[in-house]
Amino acid sequence: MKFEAVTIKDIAKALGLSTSTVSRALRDSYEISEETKQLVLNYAKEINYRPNPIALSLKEKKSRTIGVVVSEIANSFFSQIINGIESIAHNKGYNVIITQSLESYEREVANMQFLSSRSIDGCLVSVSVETNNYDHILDLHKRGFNIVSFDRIIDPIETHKVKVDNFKGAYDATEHLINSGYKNIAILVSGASLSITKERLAGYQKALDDHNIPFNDKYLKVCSHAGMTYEEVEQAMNELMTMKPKLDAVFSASDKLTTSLVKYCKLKKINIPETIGVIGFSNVDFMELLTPALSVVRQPAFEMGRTATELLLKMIESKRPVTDFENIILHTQLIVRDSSVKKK
Amino acid sequence: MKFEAVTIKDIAKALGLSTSTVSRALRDSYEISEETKQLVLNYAKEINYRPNPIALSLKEKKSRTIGVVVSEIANSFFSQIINGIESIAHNKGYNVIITQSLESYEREVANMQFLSSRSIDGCLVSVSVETNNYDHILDLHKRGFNIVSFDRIIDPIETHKVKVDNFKGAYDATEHLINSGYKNIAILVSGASLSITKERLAGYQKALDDHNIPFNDKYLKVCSHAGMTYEEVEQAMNELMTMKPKLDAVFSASDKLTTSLVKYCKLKKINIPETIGVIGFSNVDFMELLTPALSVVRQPAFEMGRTATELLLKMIESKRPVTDFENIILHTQLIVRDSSVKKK
DNA sequence: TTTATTTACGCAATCGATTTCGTTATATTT
DNA sequence: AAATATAACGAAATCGATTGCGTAAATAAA
Repeated sequence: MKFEAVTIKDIAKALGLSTSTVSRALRDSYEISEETKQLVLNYAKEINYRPNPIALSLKEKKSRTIGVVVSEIANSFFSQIINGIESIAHNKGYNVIITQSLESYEREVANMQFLSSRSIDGCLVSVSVETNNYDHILDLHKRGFNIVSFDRIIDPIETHKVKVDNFKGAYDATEHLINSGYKNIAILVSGASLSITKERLAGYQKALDDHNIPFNDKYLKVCSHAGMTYEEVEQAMNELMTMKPKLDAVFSASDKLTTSLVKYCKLKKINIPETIGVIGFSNVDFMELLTPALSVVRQPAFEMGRTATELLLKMIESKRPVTDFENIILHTQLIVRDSSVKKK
Repeated sequence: MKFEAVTIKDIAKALGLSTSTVSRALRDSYEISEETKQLVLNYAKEINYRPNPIALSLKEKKSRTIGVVVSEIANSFFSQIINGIESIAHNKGYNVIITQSLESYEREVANMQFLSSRSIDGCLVSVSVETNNYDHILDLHKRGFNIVSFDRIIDPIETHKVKVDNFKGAYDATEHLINSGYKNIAILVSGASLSITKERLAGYQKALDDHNIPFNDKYLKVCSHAGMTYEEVEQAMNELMTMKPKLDAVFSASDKLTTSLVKYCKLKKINIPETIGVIGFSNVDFMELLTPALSVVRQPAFEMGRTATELLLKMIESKRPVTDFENIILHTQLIVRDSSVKKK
């Protein structure tokens, strides 16, 4: 490619000035006379001059680029988050580099490596389901890398964190099932090392406990690949469906799992909400169009992306090292539709 | 942020060499002795030296970054495309900057502006529905900017193009409806200036024609905002439903429209496939889970992203100006499910 | 032994923009 | 009129890496 951009040198040469003067004129320095400023400004506009961001980056040691690590781009929850991230970042003149781990620890490490070698100013991270060693992130963090942990939180890291109230989201969903008359409520969760799994499981257990329903670990199925394949959920459900006493409801604790759960019920022709009641974490808008319309716990994904990005940029642009970290907890929304309410 | 990276200068100082020697040693130059090379290489590995990509970019006038302009990230079709783009780009060490126009011409222009000012090496573009003036793209292209047009093609641009066989996709869908016994088939399309709209409409018309069904333009509804709001589709459908003779099927010619169409039928309790048959372009995996399961025309989105990116990178890395442009046409897939087949 | 050639390296320019430190006029103050 | 201040600009260093050119030392050829 050739695309030769106009540089400050071109302006200087054309106007018989030095590059210093041109630079200062463009930045409205007090050292430059009004006439010269106008001269430069007009000419710059005329030839459509744009400062080279790469040269600026080199000088300022800032790339105005942030990285994002998520498990999957083509997933409603994360694409809504990315939407929120971009809305803030572009607005403030930052680029966003998005990477996906596809729930693979190895790919996540490679992505962090890739990002750190691309001189980004900071990074937003939601870990993969396989990740239970955070060294690839903590090492960078120790070396001064700006990191914000969101959604699937990195517990030991000392930085800003943004997530939803997973405990309450799960509690609400479970309690709703109980109030709808379900008693044998199974739960489908992602890998046990994820923060969201622990918190949502705890919320589920507390809700059972508060309603005097004993927790039965036979009703708990852990999908260690976070439901990346349908088969994983299929197998979990096959096992669940044979449990005795027979389960009468399922709470799926993540977007991906909910999608597969719905597919399972459809394929197996399981009657919802009669045979089993269903509710799950999901940000897929489509869930309302199913028959029966699916009850969901919805997360403010767009807002999560925005908030995490705002915190990251604040950290990046802070003069002194940030030591006071925020731990933001957004609210989930329980949307009751048909899949979790028995017909009268 | 402080994150001070190791530079070539640090290595030079530590080993008592010049930066030139270190640079050449790292690049395995024949001018450097084997011992020195080993010395440098070992030390570089020890302190985890990574070349600063920004400095390299400045020197080589390449940023190893490509831009993407799509209408909406949180849309299955485009997020699958992005997936394909990233899979190729990251593999070859390129960054990807994604922007979305949300179907606004103004935002698209701003995005192109943003990208061109970020010294990217090239750009993948699918235009917004509002776009019928391509100057913001053609101007950059004339100045040597590498651009690949995909999906919603920019007709006048002379460069690589990647799309699907929209004509055939639409033809197949329409013919399938006809073969299923539907006669009064309406079509829902996005803005008339989009290449995909023209091609899909043509396919629809040809299928009608081939089966001796006259084209009735009352059955054609153009959604000039590409279905960005549900209300737009709602209004179009409200109008369609009052037409006489009464329509008995709808073909929706884009992903977004299909989604809203499904919602409309659900809300209005329109019986599918009895009252009206439905088929539409869609890459939402979820469509099979609806009741009735939705028949769709599916596009190879991931492959489209990959192919477009491969062509762009080939163009970027080509020594001489590329003059021989490819016009790739991928195949759509007709997936017949329940929404377009009358029960017996 | 003198000259020619290699080997192995350093100096300095370069990419584009910013910024420190001078420097030259002109203006102001004694 | 001499001294000082100010306004307006330029030269050069800087960011990190690459590379053309120059050169000292070692080796080979004459």
